[in-house]
Amino acid sequence: MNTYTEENYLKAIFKYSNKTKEGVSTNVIADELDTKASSVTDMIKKLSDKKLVLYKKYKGVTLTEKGRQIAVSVIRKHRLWEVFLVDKLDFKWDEVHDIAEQLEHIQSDKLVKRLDTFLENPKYDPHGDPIPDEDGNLQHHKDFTLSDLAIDEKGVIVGVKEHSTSYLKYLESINLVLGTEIKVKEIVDFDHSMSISVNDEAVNISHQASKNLIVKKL
Amino acid sequence: MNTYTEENYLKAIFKYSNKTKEGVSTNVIADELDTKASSVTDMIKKLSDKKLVLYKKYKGVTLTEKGRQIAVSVIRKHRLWEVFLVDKLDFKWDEVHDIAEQLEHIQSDKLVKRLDTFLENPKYDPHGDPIPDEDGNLQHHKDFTLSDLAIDEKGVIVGVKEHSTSYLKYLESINLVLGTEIKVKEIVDFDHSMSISVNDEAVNISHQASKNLIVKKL
DNA sequence: TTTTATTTTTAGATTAATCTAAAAATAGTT
DNA sequence: AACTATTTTTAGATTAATCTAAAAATAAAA
Repeated sequence: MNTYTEENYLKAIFKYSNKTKEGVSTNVIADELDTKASSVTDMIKKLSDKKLVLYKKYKGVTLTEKGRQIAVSVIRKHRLWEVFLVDKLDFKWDEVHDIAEQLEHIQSDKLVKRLDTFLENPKYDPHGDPIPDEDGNLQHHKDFTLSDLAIDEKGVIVGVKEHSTSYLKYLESINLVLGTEIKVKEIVDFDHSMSISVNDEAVNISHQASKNLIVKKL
Repeated sequence: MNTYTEENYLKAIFKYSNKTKEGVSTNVIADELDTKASSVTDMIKKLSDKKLVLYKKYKGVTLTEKGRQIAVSVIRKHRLWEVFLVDKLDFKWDEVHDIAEQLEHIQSDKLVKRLDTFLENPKYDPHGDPIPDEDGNLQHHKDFTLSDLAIDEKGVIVGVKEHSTSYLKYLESINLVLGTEIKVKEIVDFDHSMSISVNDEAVNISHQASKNLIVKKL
């Protein structure tokens, strides 16, 4: 069995493994987990001893298949619990992250299976992130961000790339929730901010905000 | 905030506080938590520094009001999660303890409130143990055990005093579940074993088993 | 009331996860 | 290629929770 902490390291490594082909650097992990590089080096050695990561000094780490399985199973649990919190307990999408961070470490395969069934096998969490299946298969969001769209293009909101409370609350305040259809009206060359129509209303949105909104083109 | 471990110590102390008027002894706690007496002494000092327990060397510990509040809130969470597991996820009553031991440490007042509502404010867990209310009030089982009944007395099963899987599985195998009505047919003087009728069928039950079954007289 | 047994505490180590400060390796820049 | 800056690792400490073994206190028995 692995500790809470080990699982968090594996999750962090997984997160950045998808972004780089090379090993994930010590500093990136330290940053993600809000800890110091020296602590990361220590933990990486431990995970390496356990054959959960491949590690070469100064070259960063990659997950082994075993390590990846654990990381994905933790992510699966996190996202299933988020669905539970929103669908069953009426939490808002900006309130669930911290609680799911705790629940994701509960150890019981049977619990996960039952929860999945109870929730009717959801494929996405409340932020549009895909839920890995039982075998650890995680299909990737290969959609666009709002900032990729050109004038007059239409899309549906299917996810977010940034999960902070303030961002999620902001989106909700301008009615940009999952499933919302939008159309690009105008793009300002200077700062790439956009004017889009949401439910027939014009809304302005910064580049910072539009590049974190995942959309499916219509 | 308190650690997982601290909460378990408080729970253990609470459990035995109700049984003795005096302080709970080091050894009793060590036994309950499957640890060594010296570890208990260390932890008790820590809890004492935090004003969660009152401690006098060689005299055992008692909970302060603050300590009691924490212990009871952990018990509340444990029992609510057990209800969730049985009522919503179709777990059996003998399967839920270990999972609830983990879930009871999840920190979120809002979560507990929502869960309570979702479960429709249950008053008892799947083993018949009362669920403390939000303010930490815990009403006590003041009923009898099956072994207290005399010949020809009738009762309903309302709880168990022993939560081991083997005991719970055994009870279920002879149809002694919560709500079952029974009547004492015979008591063997020698070993206090009983013959009782359960759904019009005669069942033999040892003293060991009958003294752990909580019943309400009819 | 001594003596013996049991319980509890202390002292000193150990393991996991972390940190700071310094050393070593790598990367970037003239 | 040599120097500088950045990143990463090592060395040594610290904190939380635990342990073993020995000492101290309390309880039980002769």
